Amino acid sequence: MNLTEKTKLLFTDFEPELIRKIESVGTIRTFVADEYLMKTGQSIRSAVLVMEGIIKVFREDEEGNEVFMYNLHPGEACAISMTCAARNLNSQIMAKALINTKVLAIPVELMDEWGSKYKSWYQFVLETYRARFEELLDTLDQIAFRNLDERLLWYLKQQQKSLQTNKLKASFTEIAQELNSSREVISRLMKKLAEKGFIKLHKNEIEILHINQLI
Amino acid sequence: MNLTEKTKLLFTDFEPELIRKIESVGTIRTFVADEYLMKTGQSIRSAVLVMEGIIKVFREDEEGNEVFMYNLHPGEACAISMTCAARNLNSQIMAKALINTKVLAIPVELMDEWGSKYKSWYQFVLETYRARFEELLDTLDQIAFRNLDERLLWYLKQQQKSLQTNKLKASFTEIAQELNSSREVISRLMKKLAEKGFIKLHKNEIEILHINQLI
DNA sequence: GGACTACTGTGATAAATATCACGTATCATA
DNA sequence: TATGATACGTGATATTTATCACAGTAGTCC
Repeated sequence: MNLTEKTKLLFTDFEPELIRKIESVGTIRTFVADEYLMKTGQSIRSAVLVMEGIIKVFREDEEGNEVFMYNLHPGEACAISMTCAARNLNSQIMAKALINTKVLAIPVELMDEWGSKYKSWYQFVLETYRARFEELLDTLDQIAFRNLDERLLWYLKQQQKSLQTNKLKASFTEIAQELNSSREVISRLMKKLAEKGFIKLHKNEIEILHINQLI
Repeated sequence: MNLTEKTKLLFTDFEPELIRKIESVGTIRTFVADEYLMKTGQSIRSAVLVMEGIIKVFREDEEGNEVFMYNLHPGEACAISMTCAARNLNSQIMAKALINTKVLAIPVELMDEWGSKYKSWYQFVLETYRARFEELLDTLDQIAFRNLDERLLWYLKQQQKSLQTNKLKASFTEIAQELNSSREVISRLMKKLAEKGFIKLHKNEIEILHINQLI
């Protein structure tokens, strides 16, 4: 399947001329699992649309602490890259491929032109911002109002949804990092969640029960 | 000063035709201090541009707990009202006038049309989203990475900047609410901050020292 | 098999924050 | 002047989370 076909499938609202344009100026960039797409402070030179895979977007502070923000999936785009790009600003976030990932990169310089020229692009940019904003609000809620056990469950469910599986491979150390907590604490909370029947712990694997009970 | 003049002053990038359009369809709405502009769940019927005053935007959970997100000032706009409005979605946030406030309300239905018709409007909407997103990231940082004493200081400095004064009137109870903490804790932290020389506590007033040391 | 590494479990303790139960000061006003 | 209402201070205690120290259990590699 070529680029045009894929784009049509994922971004169904794009008008034909925009698709042609994308075909001519967009470039596909490939990232392997765990590879960084973007780090804090880096300058952004292109808008990023996800074609395949999953991108984890998170925030990091000066001491290297992290908090998970949200995952991006095929058909979605990084809001930050769409306007920071247009103003030549630096990234305020980190982005990392969760699995092998392909993105469509559109050069910064076109953002302005496309916004006024293609209505479907304009709509897409706005919808992207709206959706990311909403997800960020959800994340904020979790951190502001929930205890760590609930946040952990929320995180697991996010991963379940993103990866489309209820068997997660992440180590406790990794999860602790994403929630800005520590391994020991996660270990104890996992035990509790397992006791309460929310999850089942296997060797190198966390099974999420109650699949339909998505948040 | 009439609406057109004010609009021109605050939104300097708006093209003349857009200003005329605003004059003909926009309505000024006035809110007194502490009045709600918007509550969670309410449907949004207009995009909101701030003309005068300050609007506090915050998040509330089911139990009535709050977290402060950011303040909006003259020349700024509520990002959420610009696209939720366009899609007839409900508000996910609370907005309250901090002092007497005037906003310019633009009917939802025009958002789409204006976006393609007026380049300056398109730019404004994008910039609004970008700016709010950035502020929200800052808030997220505070909650995720900072202890309450630092968050408190951050909050005080936000208020200082918004209200353009280093003498704040807020009660400890109010502040506790905005940070999703409790009065007693704020009381103790205030004492500590005063001991450390960051603030000075007066009767019914918190004086912020080190004015130039803005975050 | 032994050394090494990555991951997990757990007790002890500390730090940050929340909650409870008071007491006190100030101010408005009936 | 008495009565509330509102704001603030503080000790005692509980809860949540972090940190430290150490132990155990695979799996890998030589």
